[in-house]
Amino acid sequence: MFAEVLVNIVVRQVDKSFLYAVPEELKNKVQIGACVRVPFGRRVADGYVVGFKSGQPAEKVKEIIAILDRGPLFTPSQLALARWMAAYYLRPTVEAIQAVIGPRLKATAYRQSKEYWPITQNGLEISSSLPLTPKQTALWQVALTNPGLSRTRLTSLAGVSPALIDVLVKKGLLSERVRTGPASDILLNKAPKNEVLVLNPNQKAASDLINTAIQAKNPKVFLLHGITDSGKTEIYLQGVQQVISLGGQAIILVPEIALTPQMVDIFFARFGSTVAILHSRLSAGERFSDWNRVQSGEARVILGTRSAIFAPVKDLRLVVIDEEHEPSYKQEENPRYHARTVALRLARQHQAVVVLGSATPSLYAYSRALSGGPFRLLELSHRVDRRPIPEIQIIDMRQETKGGNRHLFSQPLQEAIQDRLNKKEQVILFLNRRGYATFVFCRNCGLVMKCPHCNISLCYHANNNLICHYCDYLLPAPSLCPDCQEQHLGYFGAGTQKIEKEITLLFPQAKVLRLDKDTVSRKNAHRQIITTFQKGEADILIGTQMVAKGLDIPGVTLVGVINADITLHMPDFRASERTFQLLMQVAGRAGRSIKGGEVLVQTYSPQHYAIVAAQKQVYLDFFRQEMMVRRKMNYPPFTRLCRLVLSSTGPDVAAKAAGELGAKLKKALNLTPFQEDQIDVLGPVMAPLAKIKDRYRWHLILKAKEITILRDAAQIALSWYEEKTVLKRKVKLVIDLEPQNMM
DNA sequence: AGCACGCCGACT
DNA sequence: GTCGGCGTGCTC
Repeated sequence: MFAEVLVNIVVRQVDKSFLYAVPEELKNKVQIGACVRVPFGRRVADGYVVGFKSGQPAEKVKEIIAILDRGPLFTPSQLALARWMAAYYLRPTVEAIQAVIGPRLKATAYRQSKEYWPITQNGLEISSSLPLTPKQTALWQVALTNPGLSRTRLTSLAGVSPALIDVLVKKGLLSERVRTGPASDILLNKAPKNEVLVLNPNQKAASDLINTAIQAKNPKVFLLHGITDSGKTEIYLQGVQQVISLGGQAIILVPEIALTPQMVDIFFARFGSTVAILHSRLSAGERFSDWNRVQSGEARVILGTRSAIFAPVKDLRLVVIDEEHEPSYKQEENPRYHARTVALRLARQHQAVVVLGSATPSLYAYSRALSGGPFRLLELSHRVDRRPIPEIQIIDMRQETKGGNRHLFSQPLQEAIQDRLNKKEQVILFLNRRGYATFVFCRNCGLVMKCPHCNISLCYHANNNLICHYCDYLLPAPSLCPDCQEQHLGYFGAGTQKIEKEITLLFPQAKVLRLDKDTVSRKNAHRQIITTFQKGEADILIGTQMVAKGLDIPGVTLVGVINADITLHMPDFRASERTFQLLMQVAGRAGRSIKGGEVLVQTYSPQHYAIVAAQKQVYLDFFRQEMMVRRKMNYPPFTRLCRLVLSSTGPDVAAKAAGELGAKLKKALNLTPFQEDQIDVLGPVMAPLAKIKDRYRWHLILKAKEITILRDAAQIALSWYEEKTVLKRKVKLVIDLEPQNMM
């Protein structure tokens, strides 16, 4: 008996399975997905068992030394997914396996305590049928709304004796489980009422199509396009309900667990102990316990972030990707996978249905959902409660400049803030503060300098040149605006905490909170800030993207966008798409109050279609115009991209390597039977973020109609790099297939 | 990735 | 004459 082993060394040279003899005493212990220790060359390596062979091997074979973890750490179906992912993203197989199995776990490392889960059937309470004493009922109610509590917490919260817990366990109402890590704070939320909502006809039609496909194991992909509050979640829930009744499992992906606590609460309330939460901030113990519950089939509903797509499901029937357009679904480390791409593949493997949900779908998804495309479009066109959508007002900052206001805040915004402060209503101020990419614009007419070939903003460099970060187009910085001939050219590098400072100066009486990467570094800080604001203990919340997502605060009647231009003029071909999505999302934050909400957007580009479409809140308007631009410039979804980033500590080393690689690619691609219109090589050029952590960065961008052509070209780059053994030590090459981030 | 083999320069 | 530079090649 021989085992095929993939050694746990992430390097292309050993990216193949090695054959080892299985010693007699290990024969009935080793299985696919086990982790073993093997002799490897002159040393010892760990690896994963991926298959077996019998008979006489042709060459020399060594013996497995020991089994480190019987596992299985992955199932054959997960192995197949890892293999596909490795090939797709041009990465070694073990790296893909590592991504699939997640951080390694040891159950024994954690203190064992007991936790209690209410036993429910399809999420419905069964307590009513049983006679319970008042104390027992109290305990049951607490357990039901706080699934997964420890013995001590449960007794103290319900005010009963611990013996009563055992009574309910005996009655079959509570399940006792050994916990292998600390309690999850997520579980301690007060769960909302479990109430299956009645769908309106619009929702019902969409839900029926989805549920029929789930039932029939028809592996369709649906794009559920619905504005904020149009009831997408209830459709997900009823799809999941359908999956559970069929005995299957469902994966629900959300962009970030911390930002969607309501979603977690709702799923717990509806599906109780069949829910497992998987995300990167779990402790090892929590992760271990949930992972086991998924693998055993006990957990039917897996709610999590990007990596939850790798949950060890047995019978997957549905994958939901909420906020499908969110960039956080792309992993920005190797393997640089996109959870949506992986989900589509995984679903095909399992004959499962995919539901992509968004109020502002990516152009990728929407273009594929148009007639003739592979996805099926489902539109939810109005809000469940029929409340009007908040009004968005665009403020032309050029007029403010002309009127002599050089403040960060326009006159109308200042007045609106003052008005809310007077009325004791709340305000959210939004600023996308990533102010590093300095673009040049005219304060007088709003013109932004763009590359004529790539249609992205030119970046200002210290040598007084404007440079395109896609193709290297260069233009000496003009002193007068080429359009209006005025001397009002300015550079954007927005001050970070400046907003907070200016607000406290302008409105000294207001209580101000700030929510951004710096203020949420501590665990739970995010939640604390939001809770404080929710309770009305502050008047103004200032924040970055974080305030745009999932916040549901009825006290808020005004949302101000300080500067829409920052995202709009990023040197990224998706800048318009991001801006539109962001504005729509931010606008949603103002729509939760019965008093009605108002959104003020400050911009120097009030005529830009992304701003205009966001103001009208009409997705199709934006989609049509952006598609025209993408078609003209040959950007996705009309083509696919691959980004090659070369970096080094020496300033010219990366530049030189990038030059060589560019020349190599251009030559190789002309020699092979590719047609010029099938693939295009842009660059090499300095990356927009030219230096990160002391490494100078250069990049090339490949553009092709077909992903296979793109991958072939990337393979050429990779082979070139692998051959350059000297250069390899100094220069890092990152291949980013279908990049989400072009900086 | 490691680790060894191997073939050319400056040291006890 | 050796010690050690790092180019090349292999790992069941």
